[in-house]
Amino acid sequence: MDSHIPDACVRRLSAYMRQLQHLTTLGVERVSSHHLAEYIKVGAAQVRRDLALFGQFGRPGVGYKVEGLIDELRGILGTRRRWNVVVVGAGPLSNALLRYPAFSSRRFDLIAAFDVNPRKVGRRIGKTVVQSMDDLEAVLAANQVHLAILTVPPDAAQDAADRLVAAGIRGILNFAAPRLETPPGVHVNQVDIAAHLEQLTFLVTNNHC
Amino acid sequence: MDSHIPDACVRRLSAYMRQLQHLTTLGVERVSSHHLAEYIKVGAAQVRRDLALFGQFGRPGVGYKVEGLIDELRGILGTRRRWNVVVVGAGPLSNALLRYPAFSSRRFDLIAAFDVNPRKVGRRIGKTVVQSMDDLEAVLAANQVHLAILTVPPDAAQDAADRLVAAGIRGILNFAAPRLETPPGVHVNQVDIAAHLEQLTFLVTNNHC
DNA sequence: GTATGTGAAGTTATTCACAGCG
DNA sequence: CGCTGTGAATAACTTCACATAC
Repeated sequence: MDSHIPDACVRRLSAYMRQLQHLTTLGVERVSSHHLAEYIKVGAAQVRRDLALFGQFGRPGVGYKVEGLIDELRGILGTRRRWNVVVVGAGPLSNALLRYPAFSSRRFDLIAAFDVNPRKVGRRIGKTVVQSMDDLEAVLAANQVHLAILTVPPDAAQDAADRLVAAGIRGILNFAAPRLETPPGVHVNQVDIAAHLEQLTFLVTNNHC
Repeated sequence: MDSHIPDACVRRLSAYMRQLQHLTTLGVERVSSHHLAEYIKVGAAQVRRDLALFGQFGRPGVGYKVEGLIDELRGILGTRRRWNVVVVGAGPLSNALLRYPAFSSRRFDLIAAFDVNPRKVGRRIGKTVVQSMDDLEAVLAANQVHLAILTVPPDAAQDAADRLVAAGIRGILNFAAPRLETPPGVHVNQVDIAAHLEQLTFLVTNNHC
């Protein structure tokens, strides 16, 4: 059932998910491809095509059941199960992530944060306590953890990544360095907030409408 | 100068920019499309094609001059000039952004933060002082500001965006809400960190290598 | 009437391969 | 000889349009 899914398609699936979850909070029970498309700023055919890659989730003349589609998307994205996540580095960004409430409904549990600085170790942030980097391997071994968020300073990023990979991490969300070297099967997702601003300056400068 | 530049292309240009800036800190002066491609995980032809859309920046047999290419990319992305940016909402995420050092070299100056909470007003974060939302329009009028970062709670997002647009903001980086309504010519860039994690769970679950 | 799912068409993006320059 | 820039070929994505189901 797995084949070649466009990268952009997976990003859209996440966008659909976010909008669908918003619709549940509004009590909306059914949604059409046109309706969903309008929110995400893509065509309705695109929405149907994206979903049709994985199955037939809608009913002609009716649309999609919101709850049902959320569940199907979870099946596709791999989030029917919950995922434990660790945060490496306990700076301001980690602080923000650990206090971010929306992870839970998207099936992510930030179970631990780590830092090399002894003064930060033991501090509570949100519901989690900062632990020593020395205990990284032990904590990962004691919990099923396959994802990590990296927020350490750039020159510490590769070492941290190596330890995470050695401890069995399969996916890294990387805020730290321009690039991480990882073995095949370990996925890295780069986040660059300045890049997001540059997208805007590009559009504004070339006065796209 | 404007045409139809792929969205994905602009994202790659930002990635090239980041890597090039990293190379300057290493003292590297020249770089080939192959070298650059390796970092970004695209093909060398893709790099050359992306750049060729805008001009001829390299020299056959030699490659690209790092400093020169940075400047050309700035020209394309609109960051030869610096951009003032305001942050709306002074929660943990704003705190992280205001302390994030890399914005400056990418040509962004976070000149102000705003919050409705009187207890936060007056607090310093990094180099900037939190100001009252009441003063939003005055501050924007007193400075050339065309970009904003939105980190308020979801139900306050649209109102805040409306005020920003009315005050002349042309681009919004939106961490706050699933969707913002804006008039044509005002660009919104959605950021959804849970979505980034979902990209990883998708890859890990469907064991892509 | 309304909305899905999907071949087929259309469009856009990526890769190939090589001429030509340093 | 190495590396760029680019026409041509390929592959990938998106949109159209309609048969089908509710």
